[in-house]
Amino acid sequence: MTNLEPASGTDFIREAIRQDLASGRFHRVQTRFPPEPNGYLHIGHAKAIWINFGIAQEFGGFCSLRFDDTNPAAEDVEYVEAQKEDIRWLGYDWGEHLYFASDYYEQLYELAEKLIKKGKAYVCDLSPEEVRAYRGTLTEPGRNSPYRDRSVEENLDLFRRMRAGEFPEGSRTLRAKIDMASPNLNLRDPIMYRILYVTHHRTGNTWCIYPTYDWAHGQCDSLEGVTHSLCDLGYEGHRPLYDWFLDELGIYHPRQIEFGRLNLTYTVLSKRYLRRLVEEGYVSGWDDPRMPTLVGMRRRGYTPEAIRTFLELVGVSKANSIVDVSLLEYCLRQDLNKRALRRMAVLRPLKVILDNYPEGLVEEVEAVNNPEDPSAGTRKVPFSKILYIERDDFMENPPKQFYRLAPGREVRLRYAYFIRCERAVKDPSTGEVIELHCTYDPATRGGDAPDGRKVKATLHWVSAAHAIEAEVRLYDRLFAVEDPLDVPEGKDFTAHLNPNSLHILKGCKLEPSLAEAQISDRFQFERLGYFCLDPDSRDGRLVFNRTESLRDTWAKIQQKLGADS
RNA sequence: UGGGGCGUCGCCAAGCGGUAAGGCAGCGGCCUUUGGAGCCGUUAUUCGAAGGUUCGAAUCCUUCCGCCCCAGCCA
Repeated sequence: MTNLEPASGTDFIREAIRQDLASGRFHRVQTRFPPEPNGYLHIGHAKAIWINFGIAQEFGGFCSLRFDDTNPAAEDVEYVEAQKEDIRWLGYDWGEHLYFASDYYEQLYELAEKLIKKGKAYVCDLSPEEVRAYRGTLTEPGRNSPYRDRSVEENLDLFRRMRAGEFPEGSRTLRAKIDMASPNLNLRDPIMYRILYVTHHRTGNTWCIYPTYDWAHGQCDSLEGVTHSLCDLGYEGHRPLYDWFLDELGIYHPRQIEFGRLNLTYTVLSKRYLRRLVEEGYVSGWDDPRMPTLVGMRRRGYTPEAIRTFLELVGVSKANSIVDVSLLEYCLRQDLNKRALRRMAVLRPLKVILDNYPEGLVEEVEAVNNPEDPSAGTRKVPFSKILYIERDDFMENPPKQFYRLAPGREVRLRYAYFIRCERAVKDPSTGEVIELHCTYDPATRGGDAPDGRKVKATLHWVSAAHAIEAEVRLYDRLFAVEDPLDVPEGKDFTAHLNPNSLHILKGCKLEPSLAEAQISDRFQFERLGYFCLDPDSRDGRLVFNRTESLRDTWAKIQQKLGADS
C-alpha cells in the first residue's frame, strides 16, 4: 500500500466533496457535464469534462452528459453528435446517463406555475429594450416592472396563453419576482421564459416558450439528483439565483462549486472567436489542426492521454490563469515519445551520391522501431548509392556549433554507415547546393567504426530509389503573441495571427514502410518530430501532419547566433 | 462606482499558525547511433502592500493596492 496521494486529489473541489461526504451532507457523488450543442468542444471544455467525469469516477459515483438545449435558435443535432464523440475520445463515458434539458420542459413548466402560484413569478409585457432600461446599472437599482403586481390568476392565465401560442414572439416573458434593487444583477427579476417561434431540434414545434438557462439549469441538476454541480467562475454570481429558485420551490438542493477556466498562451478559447476563425477562413474548419478544438487536436495527432495529463498538471483553482502552451506540448511529447514508432523521413531533400558505393547494390539495414519500447521490435530499411538527407543537415560554411555534414566532414547515417562529404555540386546560376558527393566507409556498417573513430552527428536519410513521396503539413502556433486578445486600439485578435502557422511541404521523401500507414497513425520522424497521417490522404497521395516537433537544441543555438550577429 | 471572486518564482500550483512542495519554461552539466529521450544541478530569506495579534504568520485581524467577472428575452 502506497500513501502517495495523487496530485489531482488535493484541489479545493475534491476537498470540499470529501468534507460533504464526511459531514453527511451528501452520501454519494453525482456530477454532470452540461454543454450547449451549438458548437465544437475545445480544450477549455476538456477541463470541465475532466473535472466532472474525473471526480465522479474517483468518488465511485457517475457523471451524466446533459445537453443544455434551451435555445433552439442556436442549437443543432450535428453538434450533439460531435460533442458526444469528443467526450468519448477524451476517454469518458456517461453510460445510460444521457440527458437533455429539453427532456425536462414539461416539469420545468410545472415548476414555473408553482412559482407563479406562490406569487414569485409574473408575466411581464415589457419589451427587451424596456427590460434593459428597468434593470438599472451596476450602481443604480432597477425599477419594478409595471406588470410586477399582476394577480396570480392573471399571471397563470397569461402564462398558459403564452404556452398556447396566443402572443407574438418577444411580446411577453415570465420573470421571477425577486428584487429589482439587488446589488446582484442576476437577482433583478431575471427572465425565466421567452416566446420563441423556433423549431427545436428535439421537441420540434411542441413549444413556443423556452426556458432560459438560468431558470432551467439548477432545476435540471435538482431533478437529476446531481450532488455537485461543478462549473466555471462565470456562474458564481448566478449561484444565489439558483439557490433562490430551489429554496422557493422547496426541492432537492445540489451544491454548486465554481473553478477557474483554462486559458492558454498563444491561443484563443472562446466560441465566438473560434467561430470567427472558421467563418472568416483563417483556418480550414473546426477541425483545422491548428485549432484548440478537440476535433482539431485529434486531427493534429494529439492523444487523449496527453490532454488528461496536461489537465492534471495544471490543476484546479479559482485564480484566473493563462497556462503556458509549452506545458501542453511537453505532455504531448512525453506521451508520444513512449508510444510512437520511429521512422525516417526527409522533409527538404538534398541528394547525396556515394561515389564509392557499388552501383545497383541495395542493402537492408536494421532499424529500431522505438528505443523507449523494445517490444516494438525492428524493421529493415533499404540503403543504396543515392540517398536523400535533410537540407538543413548540410552547411557549406558551418559555424563552429554546427556539427552535421560539411565539406570534408564525416557523419553517421543512422543505422547505416559513416559518410564523408567530398564536394558539393551547385547550380551555376543560383549558387544553390543541389547535390553532395560523398564516400562511405564500408567498415562502419551499422554505425560504429571498428577503429573507435567518433563522429559528432547522426543524420536520418532515405534511399532515393525506394523513397515514397508525401505532402507534409508543418503547423506552428496559430497566434504570434502570448495573449492574442491584448490588442491595440482599433485592432482585433486576428491582427496577431501567426502568418507562419502552416507550411505545406511537397515532395518529402519517406522510408518505404510508411506506405502502409493508416489514417491517424502516429510516428516519430527521427530528429524531426511527431507526425500523423491526415484524412486528406488518398491512395498514392500521403499527407502527414506534424503534431509537434522534437525539442530542438540546434534551433536554439541558431537563434542565439542570429541574435548575436 | 454596487455586487462577487482572485492575488505564493517567467507560467501553473502546493501550503489550512511552526519556520516556502512539485511541474513547465530558463540556465549549467552528464549521457547519447535521434543536437530526441533520460539523468544531475540551479532559480522565492519570501508569499500584492502596510500595519497589528502571536514565542512564532504565506496562513488570523485591519486598511490599502492590483487584476478578473456581472447591466443577453445567450449559455
